Amino acid sequence: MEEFIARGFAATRLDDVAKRAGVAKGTIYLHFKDKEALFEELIRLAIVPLVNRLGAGLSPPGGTSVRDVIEGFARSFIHEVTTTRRGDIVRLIVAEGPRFPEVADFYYREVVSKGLAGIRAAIQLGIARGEIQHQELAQFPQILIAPAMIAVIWQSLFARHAPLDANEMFRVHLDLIFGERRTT
Amino acid sequence: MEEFIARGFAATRLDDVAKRAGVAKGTIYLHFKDKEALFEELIRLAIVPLVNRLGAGLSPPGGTSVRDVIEGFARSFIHEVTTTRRGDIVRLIVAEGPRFPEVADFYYREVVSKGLAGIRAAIQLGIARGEIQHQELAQFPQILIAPAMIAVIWQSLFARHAPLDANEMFRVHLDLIFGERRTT
Amino acid sequence: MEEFIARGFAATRLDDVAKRAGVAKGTIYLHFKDKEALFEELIRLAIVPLVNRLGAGLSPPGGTSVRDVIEGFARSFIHEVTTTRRGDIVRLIVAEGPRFPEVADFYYREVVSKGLAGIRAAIQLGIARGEIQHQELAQFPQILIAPAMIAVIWQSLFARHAPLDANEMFRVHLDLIFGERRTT
Amino acid sequence: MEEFIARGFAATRLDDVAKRAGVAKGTIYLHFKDKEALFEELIRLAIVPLVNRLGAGLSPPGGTSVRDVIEGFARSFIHEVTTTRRGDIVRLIVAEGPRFPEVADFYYREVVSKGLAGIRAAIQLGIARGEIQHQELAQFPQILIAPAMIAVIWQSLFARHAPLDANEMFRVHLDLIFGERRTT
DNA sequence: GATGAATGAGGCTTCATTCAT
DNA sequence: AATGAATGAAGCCTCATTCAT
Repeated sequence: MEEFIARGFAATRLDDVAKRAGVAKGTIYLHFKDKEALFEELIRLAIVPLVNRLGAGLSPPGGTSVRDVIEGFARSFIHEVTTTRRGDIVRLIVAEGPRFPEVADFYYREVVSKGLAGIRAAIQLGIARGEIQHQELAQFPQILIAPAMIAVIWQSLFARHAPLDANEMFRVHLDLIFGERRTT
Repeated sequence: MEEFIARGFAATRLDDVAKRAGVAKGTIYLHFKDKEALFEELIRLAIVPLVNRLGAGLSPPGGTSVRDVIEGFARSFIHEVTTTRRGDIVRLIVAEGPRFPEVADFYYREVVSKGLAGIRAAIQLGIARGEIQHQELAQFPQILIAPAMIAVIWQSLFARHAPLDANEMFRVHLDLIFGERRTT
Repeated sequence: MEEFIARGFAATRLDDVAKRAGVAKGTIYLHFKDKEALFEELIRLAIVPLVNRLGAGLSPPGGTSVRDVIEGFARSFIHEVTTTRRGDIVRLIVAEGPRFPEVADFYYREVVSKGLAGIRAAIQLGIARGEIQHQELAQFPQILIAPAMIAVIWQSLFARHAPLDANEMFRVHLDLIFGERRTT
Repeated sequence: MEEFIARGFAATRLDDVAKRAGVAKGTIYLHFKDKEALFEELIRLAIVPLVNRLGAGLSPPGGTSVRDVIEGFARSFIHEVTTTRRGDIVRLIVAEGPRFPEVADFYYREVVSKGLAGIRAAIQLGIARGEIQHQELAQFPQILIAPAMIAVIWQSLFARHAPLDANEMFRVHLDLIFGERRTT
């Protein structure tokens, strides 16, 4: 995965993948049909934690405010993105998706659609509870996570030019949606 | 450019580029040192219209409201993205940026930093005029264009699973920022 | 053997051989030094029945006419060739002989020279008994079995374009040598 | 061709072919799609002289006896086989035919069927002229060329064990068919 | 003795780059 | 200046062979 992230599909050499994995080149072919299959399987595998986190993170336990749920979710998402390679995987999917429709499909099915559904549910709850004023937001849950996505991309492309405090940006974004947070 | 967009840097063949350009393969080397130079030059060239549009689009003429300026800018941005390949160029930069720091740098310098500066100025104007309530937004102009970026990526990856009305999404986003638009 | 016949030496995979033999790949190496040794041993083994048949088939028992002996021999040869893979082994030897001199040598020693000696003896007996007029035939016993060989090759190469009645062809050939057969 | 003859299709290395041809490996791919295409084209090319010879050799000019025509044909056939690699090509086709149906088909169409038709016509002429007694021979023209084919195969497999005088063998065979040649 | 996962040398094929025309 | 045939390095993939279990 590290190799694919660093170089993209086409530029990654199986030689390097094997070396990094500590096996011989031929061994790869005992487990994967070819380079494409390897790539797709790796992506699938890498996505699983994202899926799990979505499942766990978005069912708000009883007394919590919707904002807290979303903020907690985003905070852990951003934390992972900045400390692990998870964010690069997202970028990799953006990069290779058009050439690997199966990967894009899988990602859409397992992550995007589920994630958006969860966020939409949270938004609707927020509206019902009066936490969110803006009713139309439920139609475009993408808006809610857009800054997080931007942060991911920013991280891998521009971080060295201009560091971005993703958490702070997300907080400001949530303020827009939930209204200024009254100082605790 | 079409070839690079469709296949990415590594998977693009100069044979195909030459054919598409209607010249012989050798001719490319009369104008570019190698494949990398060709790629970087093409990206540079492709970015110019974006730069120009930024310059033109973001200096609000006299009496217009800030929201109208931004909405007009986003609308034309989205229009281009959905009708031309311009959006794919952005995706291409996201994809190849890490392997082409020069491209990422150039894009940051020419497009991102200028664009963000322009948007920040617009935001500050909006705040000054009382159109925008949320003062902290000026610190993170990325929030304002985030949905447009998401739309670009969505377009190339998921459009066939779930079409996205980018204009409508952006309008909802602006409603968040400027407050519900009173019907004219 | 089936695998070698179907694909030739170089294109045959030991994986497939092992699978077909119902053993693991490693097991082959408990019995044969390497792929070449396996091939040579198999050919040797496959040739044995041919050798035996030659021994049995060509010592004419008392009262039979030479023509009947040869015709019987050819008939059973052709029968085997058309119903079993025996004929393909001959073709395989023709194919791989130049690269496996030991195989060619072995085949010459065990089959060809013995077979020709037997046929020559039969021819000489036929001449002595007055069944065969043409004395020089004894110098070229190859002539006698030539059509049978042709039939073998024809079978594997051209059967689907033009089926060949090998028995009938061989009968006509014998008529040439022994004279028109008086109807029994 | 030399390489394919010496090693067969699978065992031939394009490296060696290129070296022998005095070009770089890549150059082969400017002219042939892949190794198979190269092989098939080469075979096609190699067969052309055989086809031509058939066309020229088998239309008996006016006053010649059928036997002389056939003997002349066979003699030049045998001459070529023993002095050039032409015979090995036939053996190569026998060897690789089953794995290259197109090659076998082509060979059948261009050489075998035409050749047999020509020989059958010659046989029928011989019968009409009273040179050939045995009428059924016309049904199996293969019988006539069988010894020549055997000679070809013998040459590449067994020549070093037991040289074979192909011309003399063929003469004896013709004596069988046309009757003992009266000494001129 | 048998297994079959692992190895890595070797072959086919691609394609960026060169250069004689 | 333009061409495109030729090059050969490099990468994917196969498969004979080994060896720990």
